[in-house]
Amino acid sequence: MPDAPPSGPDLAALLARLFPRLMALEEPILATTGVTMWEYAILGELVADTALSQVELSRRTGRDTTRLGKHLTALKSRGLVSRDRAPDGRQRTVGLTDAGRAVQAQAKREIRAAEDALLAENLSPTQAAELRRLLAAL
Amino acid sequence: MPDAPPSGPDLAALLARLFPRLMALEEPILATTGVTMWEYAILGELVADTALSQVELSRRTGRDTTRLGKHLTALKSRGLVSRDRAPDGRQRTVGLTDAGRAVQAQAKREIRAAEDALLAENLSPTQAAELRRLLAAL
DNA sequence: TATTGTTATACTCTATAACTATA
DNA sequence: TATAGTTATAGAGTATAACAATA
Repeated sequence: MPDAPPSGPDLAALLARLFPRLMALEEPILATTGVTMWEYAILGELVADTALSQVELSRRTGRDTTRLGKHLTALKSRGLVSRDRAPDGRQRTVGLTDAGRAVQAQAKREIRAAEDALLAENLSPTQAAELRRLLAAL
Repeated sequence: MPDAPPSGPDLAALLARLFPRLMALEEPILATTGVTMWEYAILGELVADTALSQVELSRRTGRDTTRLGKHLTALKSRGLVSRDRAPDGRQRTVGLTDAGRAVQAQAKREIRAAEDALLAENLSPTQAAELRRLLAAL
């Protein structure tokens, strides 16, 4: 007979099941923090590099430039990001304020704790750390 | 100072990046095979258990019963699934035909190969297998 | 002419509720 | 009254293209 189909579900199927569970975990945390999932993703990108153009931010978050603007308007109105005209009069440079940094750090702490609790249901701490390492390597 | 934010991105952020890449890999394969992502997911669930009610199939795939019917109609018209009235006159029992089994197996082989190629870019074969194991354990 | 960013339109997807049929 | 399944409507999310502003 030809090649037998590989055993076990494919990676995409596994992630498709895991992802909604993670979302369900994070939603209440983000709701308490007062940011949406996209806003949290934006803050997360700004933590590493604190001065990005909107095009670059769009690329990194995977969020269309079309809708990124509205998120930034909302975040700025709450004092979580800064938004300045760049020397190049076309670009707008986005950065994180101290308040934004604090909000992101707090949300991340809680999210990581919730994730760890989920992982601990089926994995040892060593395995959980290994999983994070492997995924990060991709 | 209070707890420092954990290093490295959270799990959800990692998956949010990986998942679209996997989708991009699978799309052309599924297009060639002639099934959509949801149809492939349905076939995949039917491989293990070959006689499911639509409610049960809905639960396992995460697809709303509202839209599951249309997929099954499409799959049946192509001879990939069977759909019979159960002894309980309300339920409809869904199963995989030989053709459906063949299509699923073929698509899965190609998808797994594409996934392996992606993983091989950054992980050793051992690490790739370990990643699949850990995700499956969740 | 190319790049950055915004606005407006149409399209897809999804969730909700209302309905039929069987038990 | 409860369960299985379908249909129809409305709402949210998304992509596309057209636009204004700067270089």
